Amino acid sequence: MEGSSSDGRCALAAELAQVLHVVRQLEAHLGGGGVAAAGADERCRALVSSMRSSIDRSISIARSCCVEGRPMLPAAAGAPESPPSADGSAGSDHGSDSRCRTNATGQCKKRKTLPKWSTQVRVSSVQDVGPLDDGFSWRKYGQKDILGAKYPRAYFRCTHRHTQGCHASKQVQRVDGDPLLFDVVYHGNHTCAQAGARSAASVAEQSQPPPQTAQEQITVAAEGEGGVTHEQQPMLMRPFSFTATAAGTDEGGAAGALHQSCPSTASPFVSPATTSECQVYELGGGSKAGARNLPNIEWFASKTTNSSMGEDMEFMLQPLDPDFFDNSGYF
DNA sequence: GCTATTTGACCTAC
DNA sequence: GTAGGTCAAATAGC
Repeated sequence: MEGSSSDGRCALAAELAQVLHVVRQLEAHLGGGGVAAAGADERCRALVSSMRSSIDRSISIARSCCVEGRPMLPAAAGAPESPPSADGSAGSDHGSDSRCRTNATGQCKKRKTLPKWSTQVRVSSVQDVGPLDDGFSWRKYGQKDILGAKYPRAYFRCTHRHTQGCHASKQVQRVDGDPLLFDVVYHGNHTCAQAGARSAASVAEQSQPPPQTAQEQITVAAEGEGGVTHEQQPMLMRPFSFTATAAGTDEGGAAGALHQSCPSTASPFVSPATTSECQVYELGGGSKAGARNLPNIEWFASKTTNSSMGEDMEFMLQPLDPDFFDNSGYF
């Protein structure tokens, strides 16, 4: 968490803040609405150039925060589709493990140790827990009651698991205290055709790991002004399907407690199909993000602890304006 | 008939 | 031994 990566984080945050500053200047020039002043075009070009430089530096900094040299910002690095290979190689999540036992069909039944990252998704009403689509095709293969959890956990795998060998999977579980909030844990990268198609359109896909490192999680905790947790940062996630087994409609009253404020629907974080919804992504130390009095958004990533990779690493950007990400194309 | 979902059973990790 | 994750047969929907 703390330690050597903090300097990189600070530098990255500063760099991105600079980008934000430049973007705002650019917006001021472009959005003035008045007659374009002579030379404004050149100034804009200069600003764009500055932005590019800052972004490049940010990418470099982000890369320096990698685990085992893997970039934290896949988009900036071209969004490689290849998942981590340490213990979660694409399409062969268990193949090399000598301890792996296989079932009758030759599939290893060892519990997955694929890279994973989780998010939280908020829906605007309990009715919205209908087909939730994050852009990938998922097939539900199981549901399990979890000890101590009020709601069951649903298990999904990529529809193209068999046809294209895509081993991406995800778990969806309604948050106990908030029936409108779902924890979504992704395992493995998509290696199917969908991955390529979607990565080109948006690299902020939640079903592709923001970090390309194994055992990493990313958190996006959006906060409102005044430090009060105030979900307002929508992420790219359409409503996903989740069996309302334990999510009775009697939970609907919680909808009234929703205090979200979705920003522009033009944001890449908002699916066109769900502009009425607002999703909150946080995980792992999301509460830490909430403890900080940040104006807009905070990214937080840490390695999960489900592997032998013991040391934690966090990656944080703050403060950042969501609009920056809207336009940057990096997230 | 094909595909997706449900659900109990089985298996593995802890 | 227990809890979590996956399998696969049964079932439902198109």
